[in-house]
Amino acid sequence: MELSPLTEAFVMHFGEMGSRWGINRTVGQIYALLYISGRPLPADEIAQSLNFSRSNVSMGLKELQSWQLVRLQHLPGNRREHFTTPDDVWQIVRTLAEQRRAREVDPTLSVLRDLLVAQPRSEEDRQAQEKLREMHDLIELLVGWADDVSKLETKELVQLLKLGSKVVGLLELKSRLPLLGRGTRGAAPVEDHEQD
Amino acid sequence: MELSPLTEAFVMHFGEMGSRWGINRTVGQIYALLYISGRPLPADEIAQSLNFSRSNVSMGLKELQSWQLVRLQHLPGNRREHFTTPDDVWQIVRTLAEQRRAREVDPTLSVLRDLLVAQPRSEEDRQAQEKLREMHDLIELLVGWADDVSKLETKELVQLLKLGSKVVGLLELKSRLPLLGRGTRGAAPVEDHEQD
DNA sequence: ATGTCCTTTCAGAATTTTCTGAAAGAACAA
DNA sequence: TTGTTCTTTCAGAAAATTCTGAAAGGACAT
Repeated sequence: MELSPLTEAFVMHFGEMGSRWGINRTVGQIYALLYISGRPLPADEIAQSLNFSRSNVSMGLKELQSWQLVRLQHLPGNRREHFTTPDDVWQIVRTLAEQRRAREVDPTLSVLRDLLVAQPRSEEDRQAQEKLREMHDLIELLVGWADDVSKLETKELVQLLKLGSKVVGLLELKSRLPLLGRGTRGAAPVEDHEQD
Repeated sequence: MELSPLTEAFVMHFGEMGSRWGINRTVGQIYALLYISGRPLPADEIAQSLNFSRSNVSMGLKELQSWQLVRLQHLPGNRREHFTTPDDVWQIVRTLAEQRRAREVDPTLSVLRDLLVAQPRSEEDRQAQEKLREMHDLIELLVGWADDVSKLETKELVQLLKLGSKVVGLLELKSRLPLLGRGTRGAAPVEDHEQD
C-alpha cells in the first residue's frame, strides 16, 4: 500500500493540476494512481495508498465513472470490485474531449444560439450580439475541427498533428490540383470566401 | 448599471462555465462583462453592474491582468482606470492557450521528464515509467502542434481548422510529390516510421 | 433465516475558497 | 500642506466544497 516515490510524485502533481482544471484534487489523485498502476485496483487499496476514507474513494470513483474515465472490472474469483483506466492514452484524450464537449461546449453553444436569435432591445444589445456571434462562430469552428479529426485512426491523427502548420503549404498545392475535389465538411468550403 | 437581459444571461452562463474550468465564478463574470460590453469599463461600473464589492472587482481584475486577458486603459481626460479585453476573439484563444501552457502544461512536462530520468527502484517503477513516457510523448506532440499552428496568421489557422481531417488525404498526395521536401518539425518525419 | 464482506449514501465536520468592509496607499489639485 | 478621488491590500466573515464516519444496502454463502 506504500507508494513508491515515483508514483507518489506523479499522483501528487496530477492532483494539483486536476484542481486547476475544475477537478477536485482527490479525484485527480485517484485517477493518476489508477493510470500509473496499469492494473485494476480495488477501492480499498486506493483508500489505503492515498490515505483517503473509503467513502471518499467511493465518491471519487463514481465521479470518474460518470466521466467514463474509469471502468469497473470484476476479477474472476474475486468478489471485490476493481477499477481501471483505459490503457491507451489517446483513448483518454478522446474521452476527455467528448465529455468536456457534452458538458460544457454544447450547452454554451446552445446559450449563445438562443441569445443570437433573441430580438435586440437596444443598440447596445445589437453590438453585444455581434460579439456573441464571433464567439459562437469560433467555438463552432473549433468543435467542427475536433469532431472531424476525432474520426481519424490514432495513427492518422498523430500524423496530422506532426504535420502541424505545414498543412497550409499543402493547401496551396491542393488548389492547383482540382482533381482532388473541393468539398469539405458541411457547407463550409475550404477555399477563401471572405474579402482579403 | 442595469444589465440588459441579454448581457445578464451571457455573463451568468460564462461565470458558470468558468467555475468548471478552474476560474472563479466572479472572475468569469467580470471577464464576460468586459468582453460583451466591447468598450473600456471602470471598476466601479463593473462592481455596480454585477453587484460585487469594489474590492472583489479589484482582485478579479488583478487576476485577469495576470492572465493577460484584460488590460488597463487610461481614457484621456478621465482619472479613473478603465479595463478592456482584446477585441479579437482569436487573440483571446491564443492568450488562453499560451497561459495554460506556461502555467500547467510546461510544469507537467517538467515533472514527467524528471520522473523519467530517475532510476527505477523496482519492476513496478519501470512499468510506471512506461506509462509516464506515453503521457509525456502525447503531451509533447500536442504542445508541438499548438506551438506550430500558433505561428500562423489567423486566416491561415481558420483554413487549417476548416480542412480538418482532409489533411490526411493531402498527406498521401504529398508523399507522391517528393519535390515538396520531406522535412517536418524537428527530428520527427511525417512519414510512417513504425510497424503497421 | 443469519453472517460475512463488500458496497454506497448522506448529514454534518473540516477545510478551502471566495468575498467584503475597513484601512491604507497613490496620484493629483488647490 | 490638506482634500479629493481613485486605487489595492488584507484580516476575517461568509459561503462553498470536500471529506469522513456511521448507517444502510446488496450479494452471496451457510
